[in-house]
Amino acid sequence: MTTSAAALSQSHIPLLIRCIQTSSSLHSVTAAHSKILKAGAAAGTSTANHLLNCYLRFGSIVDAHKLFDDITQPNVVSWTSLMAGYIDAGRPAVAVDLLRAMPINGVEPNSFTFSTAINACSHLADVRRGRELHARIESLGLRSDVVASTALINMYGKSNDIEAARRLFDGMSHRNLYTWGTMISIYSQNACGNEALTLFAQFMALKLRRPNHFMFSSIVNACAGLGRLGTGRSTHAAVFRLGHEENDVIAGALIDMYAKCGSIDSSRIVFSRIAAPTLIPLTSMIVSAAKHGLGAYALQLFDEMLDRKIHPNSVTILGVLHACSHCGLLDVGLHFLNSMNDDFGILPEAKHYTCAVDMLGRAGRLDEAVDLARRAAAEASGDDGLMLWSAVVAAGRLRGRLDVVAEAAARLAELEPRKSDVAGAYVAMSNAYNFVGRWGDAIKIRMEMQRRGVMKDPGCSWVEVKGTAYVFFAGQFEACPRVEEVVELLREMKKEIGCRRGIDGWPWEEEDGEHDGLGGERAMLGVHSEILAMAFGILSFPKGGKIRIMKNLRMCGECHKVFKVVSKLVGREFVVRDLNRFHHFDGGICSCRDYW
DNA sequence: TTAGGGTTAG
Repeated sequence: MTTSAAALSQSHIPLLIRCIQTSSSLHSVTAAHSKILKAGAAAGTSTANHLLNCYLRFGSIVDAHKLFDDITQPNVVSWTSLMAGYIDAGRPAVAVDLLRAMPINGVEPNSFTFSTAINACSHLADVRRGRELHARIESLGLRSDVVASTALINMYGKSNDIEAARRLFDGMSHRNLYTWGTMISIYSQNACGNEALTLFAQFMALKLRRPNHFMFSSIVNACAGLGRLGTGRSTHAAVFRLGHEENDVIAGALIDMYAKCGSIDSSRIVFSRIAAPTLIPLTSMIVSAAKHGLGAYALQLFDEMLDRKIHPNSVTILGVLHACSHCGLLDVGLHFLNSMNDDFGILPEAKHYTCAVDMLGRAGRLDEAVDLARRAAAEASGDDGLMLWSAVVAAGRLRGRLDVVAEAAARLAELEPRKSDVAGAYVAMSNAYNFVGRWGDAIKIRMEMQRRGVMKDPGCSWVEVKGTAYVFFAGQFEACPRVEEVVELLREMKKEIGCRRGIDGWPWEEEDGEHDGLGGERAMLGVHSEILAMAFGILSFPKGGKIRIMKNLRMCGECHKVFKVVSKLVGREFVVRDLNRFHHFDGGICSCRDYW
């Protein structure tokens, strides 16, 4: 900064402001502030607002509030900026208080203020107050205001009311880039990937403006959720063309997308192109490596991260635990759990305990697993509790411990999961009761599900061919693409693999979910969805290429066996993503080494 | 001058 205090006059201020807006340190903001004060020029509200926002850009809410107090006549921008600053500082309740204080101080809120206040409500998960603000916006005639409406869309989206968000979106006469981006991100974050892709396509067709990095991040995320590798790759190409690849968040999202689509090699390529990876791409790479069973690589990355003095967050630690879990590094994992607070100042949360419970359970140390779950239970309400006790159910079932499963079922019954996970809790409970022989209780649960209209997601698998996703459901042959060829191929293969390899038939299920294993003609009708997808994949992909299959549930042990045998029989490589992790089948073996 | 984005166990 070259402007001297002595020479500073009103005419220099815009230049000074421009200077500090591009500066990279809080110190230069403070220096500019004191120069302006010395020159006696800080009286202007507009100048003060610029400074205020510079302080906020560096996260200094204390300096910002001090400056705000010194402004003789703070205007609506001053108030709104301060509100936004408090939200960023993790204190959204203060933002709501400021909104109330504005009229008392003679300043009326505008649409940006409402937008910020609504954002505060989203952070506070205070839908009631959000609705009140919605009503106020309507009564003030701001209904068609794009800024206020976009904030409302975001609030409804964050509270999982996607329909309300979409109704507002559809009712708007004018939409800007924020509006489109917000609606697309709501779809993407609520596991509505197809809707996100459709809306993005509509936006592109309008040819109004180029998509920004926010939109790309949502779209990459949608591809990850759907396991759409082809669409993910073409989105990556667009990201590259428009120069967004360097963005940390986008890089992290791309690493995650490739991993979730079964191409960990592509994740590693994206990661290797980053000169000095920061927390976000590093965490994404660690989590992705763990998901693919590359435990040693995940731990190596973590060490490199610490060497570079990059501080991990709770997700990074979870990735590390997950890596230990899938590689059987039980003691290393437990060490991380016990020392994460001392070493990194991160308190273990329910998700960390759940991972450790799962790890202990699979290693056969069931009593320790249950003990840990009991200790963690206080912090695991709602969905967290569902995860925790479902892990205990799985561990108990694996070891045939009825007492453990019964306790977990009772704990599940006490939970109040969010609406979206009610089905999961019911299914976990009903499975647990079935396992311990309390069929009456299991039936009661199923009846309660029916009475409340809770639907269990049907098991399905899908395969992407040339940008189109082909979906397969167990027992729904009428919906199966290339059905005749698929059936014919399965028949032929069944003859080949036969009982010699320990496979009685294709894994299948009847309405009540019981396995038969006879593999007769009737069984073909209920064959598991990944088996149909496997046959379709063999028919649709050229020899030599990997066949990637996505599944919305966990793979059963029988299907796992089938994939191993078939990979050797037909000489093809299969990558199957189930709810839990990836399985790479090649030459008769699986990357998980049958430990998952 | 004021608005949003990524990674999370089953």
